[in-house]
Amino acid sequence: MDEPLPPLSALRAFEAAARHLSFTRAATELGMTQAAVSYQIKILEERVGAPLFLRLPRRLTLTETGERLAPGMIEAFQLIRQTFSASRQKAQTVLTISVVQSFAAKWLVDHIGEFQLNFPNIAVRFDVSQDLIDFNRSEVDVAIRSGKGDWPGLVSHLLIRADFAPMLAPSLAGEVREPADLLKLHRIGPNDPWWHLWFAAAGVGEVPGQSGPELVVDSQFLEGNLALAGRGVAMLTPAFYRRELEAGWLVQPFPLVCAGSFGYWLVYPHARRNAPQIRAFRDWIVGRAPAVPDVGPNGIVVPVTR
Amino acid sequence: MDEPLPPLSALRAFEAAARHLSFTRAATELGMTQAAVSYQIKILEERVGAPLFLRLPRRLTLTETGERLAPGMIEAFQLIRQTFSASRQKAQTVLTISVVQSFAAKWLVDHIGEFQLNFPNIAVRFDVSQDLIDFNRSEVDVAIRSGKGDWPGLVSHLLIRADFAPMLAPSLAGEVREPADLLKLHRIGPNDPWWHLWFAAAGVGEVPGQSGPELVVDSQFLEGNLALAGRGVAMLTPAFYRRELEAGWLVQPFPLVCAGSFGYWLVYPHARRNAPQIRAFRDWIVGRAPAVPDVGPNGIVVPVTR
DNA sequence: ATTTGTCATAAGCCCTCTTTATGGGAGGTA
DNA sequence: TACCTCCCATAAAGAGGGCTTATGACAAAT
Repeated sequence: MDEPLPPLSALRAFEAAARHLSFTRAATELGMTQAAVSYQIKILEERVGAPLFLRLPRRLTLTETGERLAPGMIEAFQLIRQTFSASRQKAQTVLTISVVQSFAAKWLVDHIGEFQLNFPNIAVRFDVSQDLIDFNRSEVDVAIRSGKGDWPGLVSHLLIRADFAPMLAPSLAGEVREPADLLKLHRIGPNDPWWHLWFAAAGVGEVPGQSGPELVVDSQFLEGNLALAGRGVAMLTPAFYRRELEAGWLVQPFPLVCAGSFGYWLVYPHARRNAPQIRAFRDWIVGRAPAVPDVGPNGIVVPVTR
Repeated sequence: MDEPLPPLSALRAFEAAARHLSFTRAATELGMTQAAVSYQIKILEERVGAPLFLRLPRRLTLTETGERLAPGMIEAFQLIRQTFSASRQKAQTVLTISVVQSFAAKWLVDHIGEFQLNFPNIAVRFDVSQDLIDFNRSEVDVAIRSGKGDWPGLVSHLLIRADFAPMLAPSLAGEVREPADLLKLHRIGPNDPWWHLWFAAAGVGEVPGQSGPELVVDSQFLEGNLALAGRGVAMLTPAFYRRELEAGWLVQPFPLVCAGSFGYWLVYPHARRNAPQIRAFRDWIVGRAPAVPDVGPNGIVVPVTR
């Protein structure tokens, strides 16, 4: 390890020239001119302290020294080429997605199959977590996170805007005639600012506070489950609960949907924007997930400024 | 072979960094700054399409991709280092000398042993031939040739000036009292211009031509042998026949020695002037062979212009 | 004798790589 | 908590290596 390495570009030229026994052909292979190869070989010969080739009239021969050097170099470069291309191919066939629970459970599970059908040679690996991971410290390729799309150094694509409307189990929906009726029910995630915003948009002035356990972690997913279980009314994103609504497991009693000020974003490091598996996933999901979700036949979307 | 190689300097940086798991230490080993290593790794990561290291707080870890790349690269670079240093060491331990017969037989055999004692790890290989070899087309390191030292592209050191004087076997020397007596004997190499020059210096005007077989190849060596065999008188370089003269096998009847207009030179390509085995041989032989030879107690050297 | 194939050399320019300088993040420590 | 230190990232700027173009030489092939 103490010996300084010889000039590598010279070795590359030598390796090619030794295989072809021709500077001209080596140059062609390396995509450079014959003069450049000649120059590099000269450099190397000076470093080695002996000629590496015999320049015979119309052909090139390795000297003894060259003969001693060539096999090792050819092997070494072959190893480099193999290792490199193998690792690159492998790197392209695995896509690790860090994603928040709600999006994973409510959207991705229904659609990821299509991606995998379209790209059968890309293996998808999920990493479900709540925090915005640090791409420097994990082996995640892309992440799907909720927020406003203002992450420095990352490319962001809005997938679904986080609109919201109250939903509840059908067993609780009987008493609900007008928005104010919701206040009689247990509110899931009572401290969520969405309640204030939605009631304001619905014309209900007073929203009394409500005591109870606070849920902070990924509200959507857990709150949706509680609502499904009939534990109260929750403020959910319709696009995520399309299936439950259609099946009648959940009821959205009022068509009023507030436009969320944040959304779910696909993000990845700018430096890796051209990695094949990232391109494939981005192109697919951006075309697949409408940024402004279809709220259904009875949706009324009201923009809300927070 | 079709895949273009990745940037080699980036690989070199990666290889060192992968061994040390530290950009800083890798930089130290490579004799550059930490910033340069960081830059190179970044380049490589873009080429590969995936991060190679995880930048954890106070330590560095290889990613899966890096882990896949590292062993091959370390092995390849080790092979390069080994092959290179081995070939260079071997190249330095063999010295091939192309030399003319006369110098080889008459001077080198008596002295080369000393060189080999002084440099026991340099293996000497001789290539005895008459023509001035083309260093581009043979694996000769240095050559010893007769001439005037005016070879373009080559470094020349005068080893021994080709002085000359007539010599003959003692059996023939009885009749010889004055230079003109030599004309009665058979002259070996009769067309050699040295005859005219020497007789002119000796004050003998007429030198009649002489018929007989012509000898052209390396005159010194063959002519000396013929003279030793008592076949006539030859024009020889005293420095080459010191031993024969001292032993009485040859006689130099007159102290008059003409200074030759050419000599024996050590030559080698300028580009290789610093190759260790060439330096060693040059330094030794230049100090060993006096360019203007000692002509002995009874030598009178007369400069001759051709 | 001319053409062709191959390598060497000179001159010049550009781009890569390096260094310098600086900042940020997270442990370790008082 | 505050500070210090270790380590990597980044920006800017400079230098030099390495490439290209152009030309020449040499010898074999035509």
